[in-house]
Amino acid sequence: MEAGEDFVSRVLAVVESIPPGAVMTYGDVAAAIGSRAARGVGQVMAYYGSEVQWWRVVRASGHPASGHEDRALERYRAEGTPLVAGSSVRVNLRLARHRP
DNA sequence: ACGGTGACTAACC
DNA sequence: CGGTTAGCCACCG
Repeated sequence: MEAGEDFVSRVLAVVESIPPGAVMTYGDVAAAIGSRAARGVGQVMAYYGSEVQWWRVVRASGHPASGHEDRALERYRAEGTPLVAGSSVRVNLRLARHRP
């Protein structure tokens, strides 16, 4: 890990490394950069999310970012991300979870 | 340094 | 499955 890179840069780098059809939870992204700040990742995504593939970062429950479920669903259908059948949009983490 | 906030999580009821 | 509680940590004023 490069010292000197700030939290924001690391988070964005990890998110951009997630391949199509796969996802990572906020906690996973934090862990990938040697941190446990899931909420910190959320803060970064809320501000810089529009610059990256924000729909590939979901909650530990599989639900996409709050307030963006509708747009996330379009992306999942386009990428073929495995979802869980049900009334609400939920990614099947068992199949789609990306582990570097 | 300090306190409020949140695109979080796990544990419990 | 839904709601509550507590713990967590980076961001911002």
